[in-house]
Amino acid sequence: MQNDPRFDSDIPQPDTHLCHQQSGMSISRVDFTDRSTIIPVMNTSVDTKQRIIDSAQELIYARSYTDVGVQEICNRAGVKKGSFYHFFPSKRDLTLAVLDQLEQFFRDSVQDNAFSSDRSPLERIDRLIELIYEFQRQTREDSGQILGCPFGNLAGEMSTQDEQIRQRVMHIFRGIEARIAESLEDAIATGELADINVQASAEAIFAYIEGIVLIAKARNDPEVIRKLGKAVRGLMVPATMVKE
Amino acid sequence: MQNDPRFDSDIPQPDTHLCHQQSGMSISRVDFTDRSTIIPVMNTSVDTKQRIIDSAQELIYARSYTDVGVQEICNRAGVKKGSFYHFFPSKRDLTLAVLDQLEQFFRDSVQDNAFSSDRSPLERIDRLIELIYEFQRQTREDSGQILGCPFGNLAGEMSTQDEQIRQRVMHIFRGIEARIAESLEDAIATGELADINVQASAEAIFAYIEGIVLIAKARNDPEVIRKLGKAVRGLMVPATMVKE
DNA sequence: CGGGTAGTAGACCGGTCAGTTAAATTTGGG
DNA sequence: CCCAAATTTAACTGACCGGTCTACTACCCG
Repeated sequence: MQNDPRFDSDIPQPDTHLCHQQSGMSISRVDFTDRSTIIPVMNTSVDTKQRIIDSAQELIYARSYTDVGVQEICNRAGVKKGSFYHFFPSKRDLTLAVLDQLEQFFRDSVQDNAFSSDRSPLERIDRLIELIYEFQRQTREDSGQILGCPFGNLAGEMSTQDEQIRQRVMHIFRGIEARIAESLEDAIATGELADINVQASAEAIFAYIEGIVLIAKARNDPEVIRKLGKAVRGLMVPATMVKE
Repeated sequence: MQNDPRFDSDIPQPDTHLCHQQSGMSISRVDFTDRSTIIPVMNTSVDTKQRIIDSAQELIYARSYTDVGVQEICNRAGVKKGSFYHFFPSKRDLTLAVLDQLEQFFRDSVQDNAFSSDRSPLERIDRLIELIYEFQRQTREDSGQILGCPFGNLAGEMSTQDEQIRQRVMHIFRGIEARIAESLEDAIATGELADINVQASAEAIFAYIEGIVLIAKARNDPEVIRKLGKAVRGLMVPATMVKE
């Protein structure tokens, strides 16, 4: 273990241990002028493929798909480029793997928390926005910047560039909309909500969330999410044009 | 004119004439596999600086800031790189000029149309969404793809990357919100709308628009804007917590 | 012990990146 | 017509791009 060649390579060793599942989204404070030292290299104890995914996830989320190179992902993961292309046929395929992991992370950390049944159906949507706010506030505190929605970022950058990535993101969007729709169904069932167009309302609510997160990123201010999030209940789409 | 060296260079000549002010946003049909021939080179009759701005605007809007290189912008404009750096100190400064032009374009073609006083204040907001829908539908028809909001795209990609660009986009956002806020004020004045929190409502409406345009881009379907746009009137934020 | 295989290393491919430099050319005013 | 300023040209820098290739190591199974 001591003579592991990785330990005396020229790659700086990690000063933080980032578990890919929980804290894999955190990065260090950003310095616009020197991006090479923004994010420390990772711990090398996790298996190589996972380290590559984690490295890519953090770098691409903090910057963008196009701005981050394969070489930089490898450096951060403490892996040589040959190994990278042993595990992934292309940068795009790596990104699809990153999207899988991010979707899982979002389900485990955000959705399962927000949509737990210890809240009334409509409170779950408020809770979803609160959790997103808290997440963005935390990354802003850690890195000095709001990084926005990792799916929305890729949708905006890559939808015109890579059809597979676009479809993967679209599919993730559908899944989130479906969870919101479930809550709306429940709200109608419990009488918390009048009869509405569930599908259209869920899509509108999700679009609004993506919008406020993007505005928050543009202003670099997480409070936008909290403030504008309060208006989300207005987005219920009536089932008919008849007003009661 | 015949012996203009540009006419026997290896740069393919334009087959369309793109005026920078009106039709400068249109591009040809996209082919994911061969991006070098997506967009034809421009007419060389306009002055160089303007051609560079137009070329950059179209390329960056269709793809992304990072993905488009200075060389490609120059090729499309029929200009050598040295000329580029005669007019612009950097790629970023060119992008700021592009943002200026896009803001002007949006004001002239969208805002001034939507917010004209021949409609009731609230209808102006519906009209704004209609115009955005129509614009996105048109680019989808022309290029095969929804390109989304040029400001939102740059906000998502560049907010963490370039502070000047982030602030420029944020300022443009503020301007649009202000126009929406004006309409809401008018709506209250004419009695079309009950008393609401104008500023918060304007911000919520704008965030929602950005959100639905982003979702439309992710689905590559302009109809999303039309469909979800109908729910925008629900986003008025009550002035107080008191319900009447 | 032999041999197959998963994983790793590092050089290498053609091409592009943003930006620089210096010289040549065009332009417009006196 | 001449000169100077504005503009354009083309070669160039050093770094980096995504991806390929071959050789080598480490480990597992028989």
